Amino acid sequence: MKGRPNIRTVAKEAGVSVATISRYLNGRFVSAARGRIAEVIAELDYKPSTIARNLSLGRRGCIGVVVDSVQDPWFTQLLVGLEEEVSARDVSLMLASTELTGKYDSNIVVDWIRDRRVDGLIIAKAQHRDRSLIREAVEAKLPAVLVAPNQEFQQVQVVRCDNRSAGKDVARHLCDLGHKHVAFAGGPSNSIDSKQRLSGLREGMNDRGLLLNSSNVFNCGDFEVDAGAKFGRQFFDKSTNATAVVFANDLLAIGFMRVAHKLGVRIPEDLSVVGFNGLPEGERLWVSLTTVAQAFQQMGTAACRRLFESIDSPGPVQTIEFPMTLIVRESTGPARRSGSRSRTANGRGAGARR
Amino acid sequence: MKGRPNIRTVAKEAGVSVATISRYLNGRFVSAARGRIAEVIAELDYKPSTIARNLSLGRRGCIGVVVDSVQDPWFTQLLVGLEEEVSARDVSLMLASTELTGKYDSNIVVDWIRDRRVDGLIIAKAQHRDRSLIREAVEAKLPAVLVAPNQEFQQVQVVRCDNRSAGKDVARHLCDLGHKHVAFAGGPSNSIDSKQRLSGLREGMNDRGLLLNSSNVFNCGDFEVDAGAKFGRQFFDKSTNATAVVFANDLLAIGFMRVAHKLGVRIPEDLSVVGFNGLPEGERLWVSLTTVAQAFQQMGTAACRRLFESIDSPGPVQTIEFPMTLIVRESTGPARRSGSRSRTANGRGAGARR
DNA sequence: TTGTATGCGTTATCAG
DNA sequence: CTGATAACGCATACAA
Repeated sequence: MKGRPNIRTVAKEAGVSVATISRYLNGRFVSAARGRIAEVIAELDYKPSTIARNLSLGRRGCIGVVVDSVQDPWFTQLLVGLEEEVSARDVSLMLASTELTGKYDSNIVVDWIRDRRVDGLIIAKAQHRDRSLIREAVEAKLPAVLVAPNQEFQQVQVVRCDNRSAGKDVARHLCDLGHKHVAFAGGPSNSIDSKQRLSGLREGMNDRGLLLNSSNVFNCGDFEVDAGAKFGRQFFDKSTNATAVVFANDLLAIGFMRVAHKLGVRIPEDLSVVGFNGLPEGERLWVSLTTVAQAFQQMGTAACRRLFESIDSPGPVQTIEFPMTLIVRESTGPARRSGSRSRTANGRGAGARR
Repeated sequence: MKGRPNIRTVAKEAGVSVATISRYLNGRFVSAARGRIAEVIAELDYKPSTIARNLSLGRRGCIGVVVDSVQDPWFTQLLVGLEEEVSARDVSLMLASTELTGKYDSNIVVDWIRDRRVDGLIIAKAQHRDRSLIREAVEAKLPAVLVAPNQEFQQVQVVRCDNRSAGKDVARHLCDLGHKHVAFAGGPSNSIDSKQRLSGLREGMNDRGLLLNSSNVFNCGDFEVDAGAKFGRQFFDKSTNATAVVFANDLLAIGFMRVAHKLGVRIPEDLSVVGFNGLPEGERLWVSLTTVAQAFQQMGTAACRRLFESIDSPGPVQTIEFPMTLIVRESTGPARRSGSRSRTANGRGAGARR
């Protein structure tokens, strides 16, 4: 009994050919010694070598996961779903951050595609700059699935969430609290997520006979904390009738709330704030953030499954959409009476030090 | 020109044997046609098949990464370092959370080891419950490196950071701000990180002729936000002379700060707070958190390198220690005058709603 | 130093 | 339905 048993050992022991064992393992029909084969496999504790299998099939047994930054908390959430699905199939992962060095660089991924170092690609939050990357994959006929892309892309599988309905949910929640004037602060101006969330919000308010005035619609430029803070400084500089601000994502909201806190604006007493995505971090804020959660884990597993399907048998592209879930926390409350925003309650203005 | 070139094509084209090409590729000396070989390889754009190489070598081309939870922000940071080192070597990753389901379960990893589904293991923040897992790896002679283990482990490579020096740095910082009475709140009572950080802190204060009274040393039980909050409620319930609290990690500090905020305790005016780890989230808090950062990326790359070394040639176990970096932000300030802690400044006690 | 031949563990092809 | 055998692409013991 030296070393691990291989397919040959099993064949010999079961009195059939290796081809039969192989067929048995791959689910194709084997009339005769079915039971006997199963027995032998169990007896020998035989585990097929995925690496040999992949060599034979011309596969890598490995899929590439592309994201702006591995540090993005959004991505971490997605990873949970990927992990589960991928390890169940004995497939491994290659990670690539396109912004590892500080500026965008997709060369690593392009190399993966050209050298076929991965069997497929999962691209998280693809945006405009990823176009060439995606084109490359399509041309190389390398299966790819986009998770929550920020743009419309053709010819690729997509897994995303239902932003419009989520926007409507937020509208309903705010209206129920008596808010009549709501502002929206988006991310990059061409972000699909941003647009859809806004459009859902608008629609939801319309349903209540309210209007989301376009003078109350802003763009922060990107999705980062700093942009939210910058927007906050501008926002509080001019007067507004808005009693609630909805942000296109949680990080923007967090940046904004920091500024509000410095300026002594109380949340939610003076102003309600809503984010999008459902990052765990939002729950840990001094005033926990009302947000709309994505079904991260489900999206992760769905993306994987879809990718594996495409690898096994190239099918038609399709888009899978998941519902989002409103999570009401502390940052939303009843609308203040119009025109009474206090800015002195807590105005110690600590100010950033460094 | 059909398909990709393989080692045979290259050999033929260069007029040598495949063995020579193989040797050339693996850095062994090849006197004769060195130049010619390089030429041909470039010409044909030949890339060796790592999968075939691994099959031949009996390797999987894949290392396992084990962590409590992929969602742990600490882990995300580490991942940056791993990503880089691993993709450079065309090695892929398998992720496993031991707490994916809510309760501890290391079976997936044990299966990896038994079936040799990975060439090596990187175990992040190993603790007592991971003992059997590690034993299993050692017995199977599967190379493993522990990153920032929370316990002492024998016979395994370790990459950690210099907690004691970091503790001393914190002490120096607080003493410079005039703090004479400092409290320490640890994580699990048997956590090495906790112990070492405390001991460094203590030592640093001794250097200034100050004492860290043991009545000011607490354990929160674990490293999570909730434990920090729970500790906070107890802490503010009884009187103390401490003007600063040092937490064994950032999450504890965050939980604590939320409670402080609810109770109207001003940070840093009434109380200074220090965390450990340097999570990005700490910078985004309403009062950004003074903390001591780990060299995540360096630890990640070091762990990988060490692991690959062990895979290539089993050497003696060794421990690599990285310095930590104090990051002074808003949560630390000059010590308040003794006995004057205010608890009403901001006491609107919003309270959690849901 | 270099070449030859064999092994690594599967899957696919093509007869039977 | 089944069995023998050639790929898959590389590494290495052995012989030259």
